[in-house]
Amino acid sequence: MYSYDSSTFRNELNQLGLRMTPQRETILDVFRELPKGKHLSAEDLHNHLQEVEPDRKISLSTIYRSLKLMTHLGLLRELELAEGHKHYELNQPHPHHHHHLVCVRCNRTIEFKSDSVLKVSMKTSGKEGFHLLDCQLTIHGVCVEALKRGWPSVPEEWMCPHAPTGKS
Amino acid sequence: MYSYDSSTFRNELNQLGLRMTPQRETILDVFRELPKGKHLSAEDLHNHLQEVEPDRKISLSTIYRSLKLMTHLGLLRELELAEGHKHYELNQPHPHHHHHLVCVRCNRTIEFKSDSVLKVSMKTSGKEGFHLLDCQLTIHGVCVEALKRGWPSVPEEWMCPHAPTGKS
DNA sequence: GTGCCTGCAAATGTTTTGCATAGCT
DNA sequence: AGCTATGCAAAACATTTGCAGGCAC
Repeated sequence: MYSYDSSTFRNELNQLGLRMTPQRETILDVFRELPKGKHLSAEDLHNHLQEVEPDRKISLSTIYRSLKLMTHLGLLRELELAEGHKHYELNQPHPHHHHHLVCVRCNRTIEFKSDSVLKVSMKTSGKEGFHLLDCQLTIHGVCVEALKRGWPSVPEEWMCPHAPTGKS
Repeated sequence: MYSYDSSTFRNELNQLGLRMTPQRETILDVFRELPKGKHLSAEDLHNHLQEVEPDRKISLSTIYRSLKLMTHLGLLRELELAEGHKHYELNQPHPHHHHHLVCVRCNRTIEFKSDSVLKVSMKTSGKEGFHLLDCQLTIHGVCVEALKRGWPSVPEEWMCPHAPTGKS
């Protein structure tokens, strides 16, 4: 779990015989400027560049390729919160590292920190001889509002007052 | 996090106006008989029934529908370990509840238990008023063998001696 | 009998890949 | 120059959905 800047990224790439490109730099920039707590899907990122920085637009394939690369390098965390699409955020070092609590009915997600989870992760990966890249505790549950509306209830209507408005 | 038997499942379904069907019972059976530590994808389950119990084969759509339902009821846990396909296993109560350590290069997964993770999860969901369904700590890292072969290394070759033989 | 379920096939949405060209080092 | 990266369009995959008939309650 490191925090990268552009030149660290470049070095890491070059050591591997890979190259720094404007696209990769742009993607890193977007994530570094992302408000804390936000995370993007591949398509979110594509749309963001299309709309907000049309001069730096990147093809979807490149975005997918870059997200995978940067995740494998430990630069990004891949989150599987809502159904259907993965989200990404910077994999931040210790004090900023956080976990997620997700309502299975409305997909509302709450972030929280936990030193003990980090401790467990370091201990466990160390014991098995793993080089730690990332650890994520994801808690699934049903939130208060959904509970008030009655739970369990019909699976068709997995919606509660916190239900998301759009997709993403 | 409960452990269900067939009649508990039936009751829960009926309370919701849903029905117990041979298909749903079969799927529960398969998971209950699954060796500890194994988890199945939708396709795994489909193949398993096709090959091992041809007389109980179930369509893929029904399998997907059932897995989602059973996950939302808290009966199954949905695991996102390897890339591409979700895996499922029984969502077991406390003493059997476990987490996963995954090598990003070979997808080898190691299970481990942790009371403190469970404690954090109960505390966090309680604080936010969530009804806890499941908690999963997933640790991503690179395993010893992959490290020995040099890491980081070219992203094409995310394989190490533990690399899986088939798909699944 | 009513309304939920299933199976089939078609549809959907996301992610991957082949290939020719462009661009890092 | 040499080899990696990009963009495009097509392909591959996993998962979802519409619908007609079947079945649990």
